[in-house]
Amino acid sequence: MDKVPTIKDVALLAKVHAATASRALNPNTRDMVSARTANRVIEAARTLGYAPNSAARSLRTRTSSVAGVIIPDLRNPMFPPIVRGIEDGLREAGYMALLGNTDGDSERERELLAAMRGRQTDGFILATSRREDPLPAEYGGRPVPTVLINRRSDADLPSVTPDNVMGVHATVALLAGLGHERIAHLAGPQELSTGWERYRAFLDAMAAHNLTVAPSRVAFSAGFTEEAGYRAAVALLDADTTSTAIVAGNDLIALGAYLALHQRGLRCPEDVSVVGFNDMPFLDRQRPALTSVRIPQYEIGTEAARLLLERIDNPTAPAKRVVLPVDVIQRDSTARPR
Amino acid sequence: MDKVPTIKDVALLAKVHAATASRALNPNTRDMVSARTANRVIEAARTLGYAPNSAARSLRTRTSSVAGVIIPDLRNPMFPPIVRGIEDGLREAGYMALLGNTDGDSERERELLAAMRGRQTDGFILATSRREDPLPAEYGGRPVPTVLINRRSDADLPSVTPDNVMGVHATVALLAGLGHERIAHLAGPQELSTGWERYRAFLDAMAAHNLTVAPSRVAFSAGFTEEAGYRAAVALLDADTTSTAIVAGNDLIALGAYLALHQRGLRCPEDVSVVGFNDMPFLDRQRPALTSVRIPQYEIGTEAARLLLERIDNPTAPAKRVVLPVDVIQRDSTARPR
DNA sequence: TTGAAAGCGCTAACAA
DNA sequence: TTGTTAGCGCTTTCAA
Repeated sequence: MDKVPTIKDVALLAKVHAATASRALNPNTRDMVSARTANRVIEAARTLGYAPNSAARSLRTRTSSVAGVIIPDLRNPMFPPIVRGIEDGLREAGYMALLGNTDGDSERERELLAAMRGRQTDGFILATSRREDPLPAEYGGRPVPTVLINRRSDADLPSVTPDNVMGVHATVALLAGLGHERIAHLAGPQELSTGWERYRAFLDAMAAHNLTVAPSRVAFSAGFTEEAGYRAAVALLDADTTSTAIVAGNDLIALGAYLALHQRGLRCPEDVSVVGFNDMPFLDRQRPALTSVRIPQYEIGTEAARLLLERIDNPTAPAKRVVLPVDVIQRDSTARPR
Repeated sequence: MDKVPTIKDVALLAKVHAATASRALNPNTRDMVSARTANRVIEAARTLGYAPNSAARSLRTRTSSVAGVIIPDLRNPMFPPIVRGIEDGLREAGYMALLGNTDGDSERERELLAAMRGRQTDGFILATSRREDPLPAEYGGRPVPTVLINRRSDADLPSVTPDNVMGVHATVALLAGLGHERIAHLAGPQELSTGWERYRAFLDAMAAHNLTVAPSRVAFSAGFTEEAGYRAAVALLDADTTSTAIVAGNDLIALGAYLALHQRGLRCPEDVSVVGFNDMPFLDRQRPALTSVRIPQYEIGTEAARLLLERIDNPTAPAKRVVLPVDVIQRDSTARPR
């Protein structure tokens, strides 16, 4: 046999019509076929090493068992565990993931969505949405099953996010408990839900502790990167030299703050405590080991896969918004103020 | 228009036959069509927002412009930059990547290969091959274009690897130059080409420096993980307490060695120098910052994509073995012996 | 329960 | 240069 076997070959060997073979091979239609012929067909398929041609199946059924996963950049340590979780979650349902990176470029995102849709992708998991995105969630008049992760948009779409509000409240509570009163915030980009939610939560948490937030104690980072975080931290330290603690929008921003503090001759945690968010890998090896909010990255992935499969199954069900619990991991970057 | 447009719709609008529209839309056949009609077709496609149905195209052409990428685990910090490089390299040719993780399980790998082939994958990039793998590189009697990365197998397949030999030679030269003579090796798994090549290179480099390798100064790690590296390092320190330097099979093994040294009350680099391999992210933040061999991870990805595309284009061309240059990055984990 | 027939959308061989 | 025709492999009516 030097040719890939088709369903016709299987049918021939099992002495049935191709249509019957199809019914026997497909679990959903198997009970339209007598058990005896079903077994004969399955046996024939096995001996031939038959594997269905998914292009033909896709063409016919307009489904592909492939999901598109679009993220900003796989090299951001946030994403590998999430993507791994997605892959594992999809696998159980026989789905596979097509991966694409946008580098935050929405033009690129549009291209990727188009290219993936052309490949009959059954649905999308997007980690790239902006807060006010016009949702790209339909195609040819039909909604395309879509789940947002990490970030949310205004659109009424299912999402899986870490509990940003609780996370920030917990960090502020930790710092306040240590005796800090002049707490600064290095906020992430406000057009992203993560940056925005954490900033709002910071204001709220400070108020809850009866602490005031001087405008000079908030700086906005242009991105969730160490580089942008460094620049924001420099701006913060230029505007205000009295803060004893910094709540950073994420870990990379916090690491940028480490740099800026070091340059000013300020020590962490002796002079300034710093807290990150996400608890990305190897934070425990930083100097000092960074206190951060651990988010269940792998579970974000598996949960997103689950939601997407649900959505594919029933595209009009109400959009669930799953919020996963977080923990503060206390390390060496937080201490009492002097 | 509440229906996805097909090539017939485009043809209708451009007042040509579907076959002509197909020829006009496909760059390879465009010159079979007059420039005027080609433009008319392209214009029509744009106004309709036409995107070709790739299932239909795949069914017809038996190609998919999709490559399968199979790695052990995306959460290993080695892989994100490589996968990103693959993605970028494939994209230029209009290809996309289906991603799969095996956790080193070859049964799982077999399943993944089968599932991806069923999806008409045009080729594979594998980071999972064992040294003596029976190559899974044909299907239905035809060879499936395959490129190995990072690791190689005995099979005659194209591969992209870092220069393990030069890398190890450079680390041994560095240590010898610092005055070390009793240099130990924490070797990676010998069934993987990376572990094996680095071990052979270590023996060779030691000989080149007229240094002897006592058997008690080599321990084999069961895996390229921090955990396995720790266990191997414990075994090493049990067998030999006179080494002044350790060449580790990769960075994670080196980090495992950090742990073991610390437990024994040995300081790095004062008591024992340590060198890693791969220069994974954030090594500069370890305590002490780890000296390592930097490998061009992103380029491994882009180069693998290039090789795969070449191979798809011409499956019978001789298998190139690309070896990419490496650098030793000297940090704080290496010093003169006392 | 099974078979016959049609067709998903595209492209390649052949004809004009 | 363009149109006609056929068929890739599968699933799904419809009929028997």
